Amino acid sequence: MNGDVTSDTPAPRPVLTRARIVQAAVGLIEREGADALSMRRVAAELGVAVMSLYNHVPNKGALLEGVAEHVIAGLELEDDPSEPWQTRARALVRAFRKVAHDYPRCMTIVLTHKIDTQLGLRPAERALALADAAGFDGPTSVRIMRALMAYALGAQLRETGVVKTLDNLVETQAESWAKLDAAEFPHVVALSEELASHDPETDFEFGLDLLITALDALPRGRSQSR
Amino acid sequence: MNGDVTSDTPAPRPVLTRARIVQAAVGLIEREGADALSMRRVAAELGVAVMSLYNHVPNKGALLEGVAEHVIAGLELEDDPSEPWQTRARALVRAFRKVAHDYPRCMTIVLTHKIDTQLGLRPAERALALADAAGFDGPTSVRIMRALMAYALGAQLRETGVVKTLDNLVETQAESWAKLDAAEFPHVVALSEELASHDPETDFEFGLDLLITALDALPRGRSQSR
DNA sequence: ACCTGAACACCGTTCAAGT
DNA sequence: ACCTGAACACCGTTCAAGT
Repeated sequence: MNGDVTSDTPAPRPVLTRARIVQAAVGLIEREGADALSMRRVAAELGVAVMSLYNHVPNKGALLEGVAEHVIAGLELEDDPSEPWQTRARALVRAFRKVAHDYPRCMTIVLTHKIDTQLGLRPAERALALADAAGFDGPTSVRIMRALMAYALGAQLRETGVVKTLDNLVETQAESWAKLDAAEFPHVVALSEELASHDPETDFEFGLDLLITALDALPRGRSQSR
Repeated sequence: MNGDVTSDTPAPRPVLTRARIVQAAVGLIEREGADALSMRRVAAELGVAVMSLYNHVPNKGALLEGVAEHVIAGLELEDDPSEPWQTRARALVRAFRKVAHDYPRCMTIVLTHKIDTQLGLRPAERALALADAAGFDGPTSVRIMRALMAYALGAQLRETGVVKTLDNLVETQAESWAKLDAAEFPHVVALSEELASHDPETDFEFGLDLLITALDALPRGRSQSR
């Protein structure tokens, strides 16, 4: 009858649990990078023997999937169906940007591991719902969802620097302009200043606007009511 | 005077070189997956001691960057500036899709490693060039490039299944429909058939069309003449 | 300049033993 | 049911030695 606190021994180490293991992993990754993640490090962090982890997680791969899942669970997907579908679509895509900002160093794991919880279906459901509300037919709605997802993921990949690939090095290597022959890369050289200046928010919204605008202009298969 | 074949000893093992090492790595990855890649495996593949690799590559990270570079080098970027810019833009984005198909299992490495060769600048230069030809001003051209890149990368991420995340599991888990409560995911359930049917080419072109169409409708800062 | 084997510190995971 | 230490096979990389 004394409630659920049945003992007052000083700070009894909390029980080991999959959730706690995943959280420790996420913390470690954000602090030291994905390469620093190892079963042994996680165990140490939790003050526990390595093999104890295997009581809650079958292997390292499963732990990584747990990390991906945890990040995706952080998507803030509140929605107001009474809003115009364009607004709802923007909110959805922006949610990805937000979460990528919250867990920058986990992104490479999120992008390379599947999520087999229903959690992973929430964004899909949301996108399909608003395409439906916009009056698109089924097959078109599916394609719209995929286009939005592609942009959401790709924009993050670019911005978070997960992909340091391609144009990003233009920014980070601004000092080595001299070595770029203007003959081979005339436009890159000419626009070096714009390329180096950073306004990721505007860049992101620009691309998002393009997509929404194009969707807006698309012929609808059905009436647009609801 | 006997040309460049100076000896006829039976197949003298070819010299070890960075290029050969990278190629072996790419082959190994495509055959057995990125997880199977190790310095030791690569060395074995080349019939060489592990430490020999370190004469041509400073460490594993550098080898992975070499792999990314090799894949990006495979982008087929032939271009005809006399074509309308829309056509050129489509060709550019499609080149990414092509290369992702050629090296599916290397993609996760390409997406997570920087490329500091000028090779990585070719797509950027191309995108900026065609935006210029379309009559857009500098800052807008840069944003257009970024939007195209984001879509090119994101679409690949989705399709290649690098991201098994999100809607992809809808397809792979079609058998578990029953377990999905239609209450929480009504649209996903209703469109399960469309979601499971695979036509990645059309999906890809749909999103690409959206972007090009939107760009077409955008006001130009300059005349459109070349 | 390039190759090599031995060694070191670190992995993920199996197994057998404990409670 | 959960925890643990020892052991195994495998890593990346340093070092000292060879040519």
